Amino acid sequence: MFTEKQAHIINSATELIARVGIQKLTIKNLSKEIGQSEGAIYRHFETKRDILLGIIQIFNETNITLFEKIFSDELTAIEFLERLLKARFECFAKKPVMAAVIFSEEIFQDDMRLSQAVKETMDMNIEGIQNIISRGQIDGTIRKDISPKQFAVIIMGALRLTVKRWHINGFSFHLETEGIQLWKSFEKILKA
Amino acid sequence: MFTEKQAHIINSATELIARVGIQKLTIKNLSKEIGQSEGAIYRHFETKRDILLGIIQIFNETNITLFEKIFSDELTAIEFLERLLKARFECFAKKPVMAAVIFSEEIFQDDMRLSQAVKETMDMNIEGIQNIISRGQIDGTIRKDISPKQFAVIIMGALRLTVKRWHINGFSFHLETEGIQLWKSFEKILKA
Amino acid sequence: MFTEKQAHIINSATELIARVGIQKLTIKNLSKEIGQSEGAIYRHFETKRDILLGIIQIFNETNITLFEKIFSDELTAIEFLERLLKARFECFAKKPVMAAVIFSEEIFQDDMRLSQAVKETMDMNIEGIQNIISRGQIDGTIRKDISPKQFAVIIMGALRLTVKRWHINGFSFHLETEGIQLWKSFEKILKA
Amino acid sequence: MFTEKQAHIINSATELIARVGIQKLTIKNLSKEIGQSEGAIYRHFETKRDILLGIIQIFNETNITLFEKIFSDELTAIEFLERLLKARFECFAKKPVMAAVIFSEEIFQDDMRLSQAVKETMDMNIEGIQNIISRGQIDGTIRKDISPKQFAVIIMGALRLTVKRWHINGFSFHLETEGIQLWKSFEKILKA
DNA sequence: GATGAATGAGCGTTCATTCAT
DNA sequence: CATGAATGAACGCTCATTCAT
Repeated sequence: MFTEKQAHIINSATELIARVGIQKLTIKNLSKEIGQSEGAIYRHFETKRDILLGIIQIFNETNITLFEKIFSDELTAIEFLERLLKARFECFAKKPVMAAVIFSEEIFQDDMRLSQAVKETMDMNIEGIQNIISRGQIDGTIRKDISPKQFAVIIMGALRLTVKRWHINGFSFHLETEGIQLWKSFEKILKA
Repeated sequence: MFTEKQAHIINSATELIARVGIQKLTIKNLSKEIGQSEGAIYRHFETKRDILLGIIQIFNETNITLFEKIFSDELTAIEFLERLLKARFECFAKKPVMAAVIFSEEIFQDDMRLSQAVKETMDMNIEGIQNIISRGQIDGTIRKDISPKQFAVIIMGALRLTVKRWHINGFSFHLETEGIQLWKSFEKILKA
Repeated sequence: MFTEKQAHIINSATELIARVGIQKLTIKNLSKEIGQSEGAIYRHFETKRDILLGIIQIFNETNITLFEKIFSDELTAIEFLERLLKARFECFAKKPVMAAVIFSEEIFQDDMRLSQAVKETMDMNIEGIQNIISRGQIDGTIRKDISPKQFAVIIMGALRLTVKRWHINGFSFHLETEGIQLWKSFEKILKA
Repeated sequence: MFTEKQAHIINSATELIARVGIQKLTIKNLSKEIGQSEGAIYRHFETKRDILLGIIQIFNETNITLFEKIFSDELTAIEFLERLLKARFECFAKKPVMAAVIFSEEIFQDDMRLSQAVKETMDMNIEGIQNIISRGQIDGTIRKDISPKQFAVIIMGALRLTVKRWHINGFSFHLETEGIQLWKSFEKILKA
């Protein structure tokens, strides 16, 4: 999908966002980060927007990969959800970069293509959780009085808010511990 | 707190953010919006940052007012939470402007004072919900196996994500209906 | 010549220049300094330029007054020059403000009226010294092989440079001591 | 030290100062002068201050070069001083630009780095003259009853004031002639 | 492929001045 | 007399993008 160089640029951009905020992600700063001229970047991406699009896309792919790596038919829905949540928290804990990036999405709001991409990522995530919930409701491990969609929004919402608070608080608490506790709560909430 | 003119500028800025995104909230655009020269704005605010700070502050005050208006000792915790959530959704539904603003917060990340203000708003909101939950757990109307803090994060997270999705989807679904359904789910989840 | 209020404004402006440099002598800052509105200043001066002109003029008058106060027919030229130089140094030492002002003159270069005023001040000063020298040459106390004009330029130049160096060095040496030494040199140079 | 383009910009800035005064040395005017966009300037200098610093630096270097070019062990102190003074006057006469620039120094007072640079230039000049005087006093060609430092301040002061008056009077007298006369006076004053 | 120079539009801000009240 | 609001022009600077080399 992306050439090696493109991937490198996207990575550098991601790190730049994490370090100095998306406001300071300029072509000039980016070119400094990758140690090449500004013009050089335009060899690999037509516009700055395409780089941002790349960030979202790679973030997306990481998510999907994560999903697939964890997925297994032998797991109950609850077990799967547990793994998924923990993996997500672990992922953010390891790459705090991503916390910064995911919450920079609002910048994209004045660009249709970018905001569409963000929307799709979010929809995909919710849908993923939704499907697992459905499975759990069918096999009787998850309570049935609340719709999969509702559960999905609630879980995603809590996940996002926790990561956001972690980010806003300067990564000052231990995200994975918080994640485990959050999951314990959900376990109690979800079980049939 | 704010002079009439200052309030007017803050309002115009808010509407501008809602209409064209925070990226295009420039002094020039703002001055066009209020039909005056750019310099005129600087008679009322020292810097653009102070205008943004004003937006957050007014948003904050609106929230607090809402909270106080709803509050009543005669309500059970569950009833109070229901009113609070519905009022919040209603508030966003009436002023979609606010949905745009609240999710523009990330822009503020490279400014300590602004990001601090955003953090405080969020903390305050969570704490408010937390207290109600506590009360409900004490009087036995809310289950006790999940901590107030956890509940608060879960509820706030779902609220935020719902509003955000509404915003991202171009206000294409009926927010208040969605809010009512969300509340029904929480009612089931919360009750002892 | 000036109303009380005008004099007050000119004084405040002078102090402002001394404290923060002529670059920061703005109507806004000046109005803060005198504790009145910006508009109020324009009651007393038509333009900012007129205030600057006022500064030069008052500086001028101070100089003339100084000259007259010292002047006496009973003094020899040498004695008079000694007093004059010492008085000048003492004046600057007491009001370092003036050192800042006199060397801000260059700012005025793009304004004919202002630069003309500065020029006249300087000419007047030189002429004053020139006349004393003449007297000294006539009564035989001052050597005659160097013209009064030359002497005047040399004395004024040394005076100015000494004050300037004092200013540039942050008033870090004792101006009056330096002045006394300078005079001792001139005494030797001048004497017939 | 400076690229060709940087030197060109500095030169243009210098000429602009000479022509319209330092107050009107704006990036816009400068860009017009060099026939390029404002942004283009920022490829070569990070800030306007750096351009000003460049002007001082080049002025400095010119001075040093002049000094070295003139310097010769075979000259007596008096001869050397004569050449130095005449060369300085000649230099200003040829490039009246410089007269404008050197007396624009006061503008720099609110910028530490700039005012420091100006101070160093001045100190260097005075020290240079001081050393020559010392030499002359040792070999007995210059009178010993006045310290080298005093002589240096007196000579520099007269030089500066003469150039300044020339500048203030709109270059209306012949600087080099005036310089020669000034030197004749100093010759008489200095000789042992 | 990569570079360095250039551009035009835009940004936040400041300033001297004006004027209705 | 004084104020507070307003203005228009200017300022230093940044940015995404282009293009000859």
